[in-house]
Amino acid sequence: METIARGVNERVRGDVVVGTWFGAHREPFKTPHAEQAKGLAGRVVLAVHRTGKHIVCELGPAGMGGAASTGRSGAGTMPEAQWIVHLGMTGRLLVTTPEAPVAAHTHARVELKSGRELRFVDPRRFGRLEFRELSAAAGFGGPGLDPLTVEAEDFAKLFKGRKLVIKAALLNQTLLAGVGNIYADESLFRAGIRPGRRAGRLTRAELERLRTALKSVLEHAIRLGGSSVSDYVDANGVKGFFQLEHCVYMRTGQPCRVCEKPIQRILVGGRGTHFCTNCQR
DNA sequence: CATTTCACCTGGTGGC
DNA sequence: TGCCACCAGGTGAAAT
Repeated sequence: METIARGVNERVRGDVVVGTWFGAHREPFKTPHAEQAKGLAGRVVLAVHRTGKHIVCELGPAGMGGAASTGRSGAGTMPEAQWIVHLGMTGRLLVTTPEAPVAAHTHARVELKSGRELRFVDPRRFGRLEFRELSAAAGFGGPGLDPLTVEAEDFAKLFKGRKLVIKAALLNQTLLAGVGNIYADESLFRAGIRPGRRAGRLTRAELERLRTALKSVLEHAIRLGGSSVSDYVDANGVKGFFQLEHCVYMRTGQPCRVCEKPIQRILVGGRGTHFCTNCQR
């Protein structure tokens, strides 16, 4: 999500919405099509960033003349609204041109003044699109803390007294916002902690290992453009390379990169969970 | 409440 | 080749 948000930001910041198209499916939309279309119309895109797993497009007032090519039109302008994109499992947010062939399962197209077009493509339709006015209410942001910036004390506090297993706790977006299945497994491996351990029973030292492992694994993945497990691509349609660094995720039966014992796969909360029985305790 | 399970979707893969 | 079971970057409602 971080990789995608950065890529989209680079290519659409300062651009202006000149048209929208929404597909017929009801599912991918948290806000009705008509409301999104009306809300987006004519607005300037001030910036695009990530909050948790959501990609948030900050929107300025309609009728601001700039386009991406003119630079930072709208710089210094306060956001008035947000277009929020959640990609679910298979969603993509692509920057193309209006002429580019339209992929199957394209649910939304946002035409921009510069001649670019932002497209939301999502075969499984687990993704969601939302438009929010920012009148008086606070901006978008769930209760979960960001794993890249959370500090030791706050991190430890999240898990205190909790009976659920640590893997499930890591995936709970109301605790930490932004940790998905890949990075939950990879960070637990790097911290040497079994996914089935009760969150509340981890020692302070283990929690601190987990926090730093999570942070470094996410930072490393972002540097490599994310993990392209099957069809993941960034805004330019480019794959990431962190999947080459995976130690456990989707490596069931393959030798552990540290001790060579085969990687195990179990189910935790219905999610495939991968770990090394030797390196993780 | 906290925690667990399951439905929501389509598509790819591997076994028979 | 076809058919079928199973798996997949995630949530959020319903059940326990």
